[in-house]
Amino acid sequence: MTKPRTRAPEPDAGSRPGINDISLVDVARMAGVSPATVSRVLNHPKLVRESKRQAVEDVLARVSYIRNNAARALISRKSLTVGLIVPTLANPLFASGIEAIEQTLQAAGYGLLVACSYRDLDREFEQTKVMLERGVDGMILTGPVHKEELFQLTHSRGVAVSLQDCNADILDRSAVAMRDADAMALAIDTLVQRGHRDIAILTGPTGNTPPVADRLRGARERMTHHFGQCADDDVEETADYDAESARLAVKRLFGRKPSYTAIACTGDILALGAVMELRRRNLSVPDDVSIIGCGDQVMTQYVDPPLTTVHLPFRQMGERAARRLLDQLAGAPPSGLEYMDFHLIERVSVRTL
Amino acid sequence: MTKPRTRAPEPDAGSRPGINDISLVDVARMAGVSPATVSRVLNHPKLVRESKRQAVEDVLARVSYIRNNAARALISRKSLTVGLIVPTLANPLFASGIEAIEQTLQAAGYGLLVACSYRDLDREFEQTKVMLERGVDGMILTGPVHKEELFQLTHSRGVAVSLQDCNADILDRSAVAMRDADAMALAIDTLVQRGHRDIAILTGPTGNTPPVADRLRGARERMTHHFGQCADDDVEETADYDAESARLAVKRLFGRKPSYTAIACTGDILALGAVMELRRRNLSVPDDVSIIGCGDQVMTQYVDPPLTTVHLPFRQMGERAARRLLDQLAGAPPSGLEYMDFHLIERVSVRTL
DNA sequence: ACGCCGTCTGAAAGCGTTTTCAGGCCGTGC
DNA sequence: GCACGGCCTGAAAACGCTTTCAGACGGCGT
Repeated sequence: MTKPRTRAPEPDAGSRPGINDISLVDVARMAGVSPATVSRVLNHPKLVRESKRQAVEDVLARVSYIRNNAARALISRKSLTVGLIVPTLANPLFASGIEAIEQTLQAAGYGLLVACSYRDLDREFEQTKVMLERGVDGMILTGPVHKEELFQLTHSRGVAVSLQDCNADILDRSAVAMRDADAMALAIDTLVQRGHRDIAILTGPTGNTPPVADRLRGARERMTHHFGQCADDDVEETADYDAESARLAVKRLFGRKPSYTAIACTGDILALGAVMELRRRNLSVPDDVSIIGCGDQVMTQYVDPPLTTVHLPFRQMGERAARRLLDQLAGAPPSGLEYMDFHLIERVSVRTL
Repeated sequence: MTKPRTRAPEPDAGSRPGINDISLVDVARMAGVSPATVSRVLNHPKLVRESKRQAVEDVLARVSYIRNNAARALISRKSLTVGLIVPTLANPLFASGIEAIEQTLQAAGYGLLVACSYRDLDREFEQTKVMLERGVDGMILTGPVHKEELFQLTHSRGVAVSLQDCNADILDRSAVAMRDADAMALAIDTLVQRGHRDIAILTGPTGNTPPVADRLRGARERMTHHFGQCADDDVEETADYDAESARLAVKRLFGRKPSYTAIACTGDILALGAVMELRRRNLSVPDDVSIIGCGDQVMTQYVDPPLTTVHLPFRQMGERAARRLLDQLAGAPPSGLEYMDFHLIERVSVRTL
């Protein structure tokens, strides 16, 4: 009767689900202090005298108090939560980046809300709205292109945004990006340097995946640089981003011109498909045809032959994107565009002519 | 002056970050109704007369109102958020399950908070506490073993729990599981049925990954079933869960006994490592040695030779775990243990003797 | 004409925190 | 002995929403 609370009028309260949660006010009463003091113990311990602090902390531990973050968020206007939207979770390359993001954010005390856009900008926009409803303090978005309304919204709400895998020409935003074009240029350079002249380019669908389009562009430019041109016939685009589509594309390629000595692929999975088709034609990799990939999926080191490829540091990209978001949340201004390094991983699928 | 609000006393409010958010009472004032009515339009539209509803909705759209879910959660005691803890995000097999979870939950209006436990139970417990602070309505936990305190906590707070990849003997909880032991038994059966008698078992580290331990157990039991025993010499455990460790393990295996005609692996990556070592020994797969995997990583269909393996439906498992959590959130009681189906994927790495 | 009921609406009471504000207490310097 | 300042504490307001409660209104049956 000293406790005119609304809930838990039932006799056996405490053993019932959802009833046992005790609030900061309860803790205060048990410890014989005011709610304000409990709050201070929780948030600014040095403000309260040792003796009281001890008493409060004892109660806190005894009842295993769990703070209600909704109330905290309501008044402090901080949810300690950030939202992440990715095209897909299933791509292992991205997955390692997501893991890095989670790790970085968690270490800083932030929770991570994730959603998949499946490369649909409208969907991404809706998901962003929902995340804003949920009160995220910041957002990490993936890819170079997003709805403009999205940025208006986040800006007007004062929500920090960090872009990853985004090499768009942005000045007042924060972004980290792969150097996709340069990475593929390195792939081409590698082949040329090893004496290859008849080089085919195998690319995934470029339509809705800008990074892949960038890789293709980088490859073409480099071909032009070396040979004065890059014939359309030497480029083949797969129907889907999987090995079987890649195999079919290689079939078309070699149907037109059987004398290629090397294939540069804009993705490692495509490289696997290329190897399949070549094997079917009794062509050896790398003895007859060399293959170079891009991305460095872990598994490609375990295939036969182990794939020579250009390593793209997705984990690091995620870590950087998260770190930069944290900086903004700490008050720093958006920090512009940062590129990730890349490098060649020499395994055995490329041979010197 | 008609608006004695605490914030935004500055002249240029509206163009400033974090200032432009308008609340439900603002909307109410603009629409000339009470806050209660706006709330009703948002949550129970049929309760309000058409004309007013229209007016309110107009304002809502015009100012692109975004609800503050912290306030809503505070009073309604529902956050429309669920927490997911997985051992790791980097495992592609899990990733597809996570994607399914996200998809299912999002379709039902729930947000997804994720964390990685890295197979550390204490860490998982701490992460759970943080998620409870954040007010999750339910949790999806991965794996068969968790701290008991965790369940006390969720139970006392009335938070629904759905377990995935969990075949522990639980009665009053909800869980979905792979039939890991049976899947590996199928692998052994397949080999035996194809005429193999000299079979080695290659397993990943069983210490902190119960599913792998189950697979091993299933394999051993089946070997005993067929041959009266399963010699310890025929079983080799890898140091890590990767292809290189697997290669080394196969080296040990064939060092002891070069006459194996088949290797059953508790994971697809291990199978890849096995192929590597065999190739190094100039042994052909499957002509000299057959290999069967377990798990069905997408990529294993693109390697040489395409891997025969037992398909484990991780995507479906995630979808089921999410669905069952939703059921509980809708009021249904925990629904016990549900097993996923599995089946053989015949590709080419197993040959009939 | 009266009362009753059903439909719609607004006032107000919270939800569990954080933070401001003012005051109490004590020691210090005069 | 008194004023002053520093340290600690509690009362109370506020955050933005939902929901209960009661009242207003109009239509209906008697």
